[in-house]
Amino acid sequence: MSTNNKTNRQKDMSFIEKARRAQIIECAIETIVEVGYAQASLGKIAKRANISKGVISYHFLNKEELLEQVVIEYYLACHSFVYPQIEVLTSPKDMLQKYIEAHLTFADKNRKHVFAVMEIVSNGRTSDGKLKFATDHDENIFQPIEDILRLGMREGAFWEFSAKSARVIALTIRQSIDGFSIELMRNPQINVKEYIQELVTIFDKATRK
Amino acid sequence: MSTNNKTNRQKDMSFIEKARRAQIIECAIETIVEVGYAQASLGKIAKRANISKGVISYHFLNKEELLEQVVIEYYLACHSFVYPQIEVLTSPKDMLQKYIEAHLTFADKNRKHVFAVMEIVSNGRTSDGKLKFATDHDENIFQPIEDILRLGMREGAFWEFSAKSARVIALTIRQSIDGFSIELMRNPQINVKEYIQELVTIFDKATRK
Amino acid sequence: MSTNNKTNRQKDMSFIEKARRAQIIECAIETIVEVGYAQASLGKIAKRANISKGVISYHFLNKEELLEQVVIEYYLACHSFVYPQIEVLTSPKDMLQKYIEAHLTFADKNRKHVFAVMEIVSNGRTSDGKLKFATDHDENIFQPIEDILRLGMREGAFWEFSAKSARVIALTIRQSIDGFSIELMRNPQINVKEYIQELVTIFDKATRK
Amino acid sequence: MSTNNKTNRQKDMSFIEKARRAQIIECAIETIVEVGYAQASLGKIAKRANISKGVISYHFLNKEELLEQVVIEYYLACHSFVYPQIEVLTSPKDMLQKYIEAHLTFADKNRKHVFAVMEIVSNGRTSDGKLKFATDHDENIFQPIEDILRLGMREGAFWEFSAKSARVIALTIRQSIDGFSIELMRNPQINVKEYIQELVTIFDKATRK
DNA sequence: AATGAATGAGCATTCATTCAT
DNA sequence: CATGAATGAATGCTCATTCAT
Repeated sequence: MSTNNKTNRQKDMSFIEKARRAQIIECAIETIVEVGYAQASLGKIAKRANISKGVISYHFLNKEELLEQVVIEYYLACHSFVYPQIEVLTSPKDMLQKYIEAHLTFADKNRKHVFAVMEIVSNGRTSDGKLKFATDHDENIFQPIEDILRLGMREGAFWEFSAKSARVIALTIRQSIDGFSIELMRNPQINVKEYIQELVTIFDKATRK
Repeated sequence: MSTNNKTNRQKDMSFIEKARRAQIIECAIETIVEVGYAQASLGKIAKRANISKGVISYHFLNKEELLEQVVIEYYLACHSFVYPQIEVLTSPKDMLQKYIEAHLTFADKNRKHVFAVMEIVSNGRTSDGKLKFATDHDENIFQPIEDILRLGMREGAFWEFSAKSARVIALTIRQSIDGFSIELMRNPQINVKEYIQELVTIFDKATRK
Repeated sequence: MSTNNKTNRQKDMSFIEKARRAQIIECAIETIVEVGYAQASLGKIAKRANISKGVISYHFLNKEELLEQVVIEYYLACHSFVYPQIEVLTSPKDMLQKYIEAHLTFADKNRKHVFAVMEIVSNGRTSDGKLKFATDHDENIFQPIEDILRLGMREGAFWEFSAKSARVIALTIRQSIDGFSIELMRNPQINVKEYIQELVTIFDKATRK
Repeated sequence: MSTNNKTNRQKDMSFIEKARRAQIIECAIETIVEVGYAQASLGKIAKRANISKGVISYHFLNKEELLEQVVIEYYLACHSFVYPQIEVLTSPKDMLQKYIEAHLTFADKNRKHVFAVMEIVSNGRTSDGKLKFATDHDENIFQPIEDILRLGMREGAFWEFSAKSARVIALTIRQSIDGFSIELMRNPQINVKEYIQELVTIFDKATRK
């Protein structure tokens, strides 16, 4: 199992190994934020970390693995932050509200990391040109919102939209969350609390009976 | 003034010149869609156009100008398509609905071009690392929606949201329009008409009294 | 047909293109002879040619193609030199003698090229580690000698060796020809005429009734 | 003297030291056979031995010494195997026959080692580009055959070839022995006994009165 | 108006070697 | 004894750009 694999692998890593990888990942994130995905070379990442390029190759199989690690770390951290807050809730309305609030809070607290992940996810392609993270995204990102929407519909908490409606609403919510991260980069002094409140209101109105 | 400059320049162009530029722009779009912004080199664009790399340099100052041209062409075409449809309307509600509908229709009819522009806008950076199209975007893209929202608020067509609310709503609408283009690439067989209807409904609910 | 392809390709090449390729191939040969296969980098080849590394990439798809071209050029030149001399003969004994003599003469006149080809053929591997030119060698190199041997056997010109004997004799002759090129590099002042005579004698004795 | 040096050095080695060196040498051989001289890096050798790269550097001065050791070990083992078999003979004819037979038998029983040595000997160069093992080869390899040939000539066992003939015959015999190893790699299911017989016959015919 | 040719910087990656622990 | 960590040079290759023709 891949999760298990991962755990074992990390267990097997020495403290120094983990620290170096963390440092490199951190510098990769900062480099991507600063110069953008296309210009973020291993050389620039190494320079930022004050290490030689070879060190990155020593700790990561290749550039791909490094960037994947940035993405994976985000998925895990984001999931760990968001889902405990949702699972304790019972009302779909509250769950949707918390979903938005938690994701925006996470994006706010991890601005660079989240922005870097979006750069990687939207630019990372396989050698045949296809977007690498497209399917993962689909399954792991949209599904949970749709689940909440469907639950709410069954319980009569939302207006009676169709399955297709649910999908579009889910997409729109996700886009507004990702869009928030972008807006945060362009406009760092945003009042986050207010933004959250606005977004919650918008989707409360959009879904309520 | 830049607009004037532009016009003069285009006037001065021969028919062949314009045709070549159009062909190159077309191929640039297709290349970006196919391999992504980071991998879209002048070499690949030239190969797709069956011309030598030098031709591109001959017709465009540099890569930057070519990509800018892709974006500018989009802005002009999109504006020409959307605004005549809005300007004939008087009700803010109708205007908002038409704004969404027209943009989605345009994105559907110009899938590749719109997707390419998004790639360029979200990746294009100046040599100091800053996003090149960030401010243009702000002024040309968000303002019109905010105008509609403000108008509707003054006329009592929408609930009484604040200026900040208006901004968030505008952002969310734009994000949902851009997100539609991305979704269209991932999932080309989407029922566009339905999608438009869903989105119109969402933002009608989100803004109505 | 590959030969035809080749011809067409070369026909399509401009004079300059052909000259550059020839120059690069020449420098590749000299570099390989001077520093050996493993140390013959594109950088060193470019430096010897007083051109930038990029020029090589411009004229050849990659290093592999360049080295293959060195080999192919040799095969064609060697074949053109050797076979006309053999085809006019009717006696298998004479043919074998001429085979040896012509190959050694060619190797003598094209010392560097032949040595370089041997370096490439004996070191060139595919990404899975297998020798790249092994099979070509088999078919194009050993077959002709075996043909002569078989013909001679049928005509009673040689002693009645078996098919397996023929193969070992063919191998041994080839090895002595390739070995001559290596010896020529180690010991450039060899008296080639004498060497040829000795080798002809050895294999005349080894095959005669 | 280097031999003495060597002996002292090996005497000083602990059991573990010797075992480690043997293991590393073994893995170096296998790596060279599998991927070729140019691609046989210390990293790959270490991976095959399940040790860290540093271990190799610890036990060997550098890559050069490791490869030299592979060659030296072969020289010693080959010599120990071949010469006792020859020294007991008195007839030059028998000695030549045994020389061929013993070398081919050794090459058969130590396929990988012998092939690796040939890769090293034909590729190993000093920093100034000259073949490292060229002279060693000359002295240790060709001399013994020439000795047998000269002896046989003095005794009237062979036809009366000149000194130069003797050298070419010696070269040809060595080339056929080395060539056998290469053929063995390309074609591992060769009938070795038969091959030996064929080669013995060839050079018996080539040298007899 | 177009092209082929060349450049030189930059890219990801591999490598032999060194060294502190 | 052995290792993990790091280095810095070198490798093959791609790229945007320039320029003579």
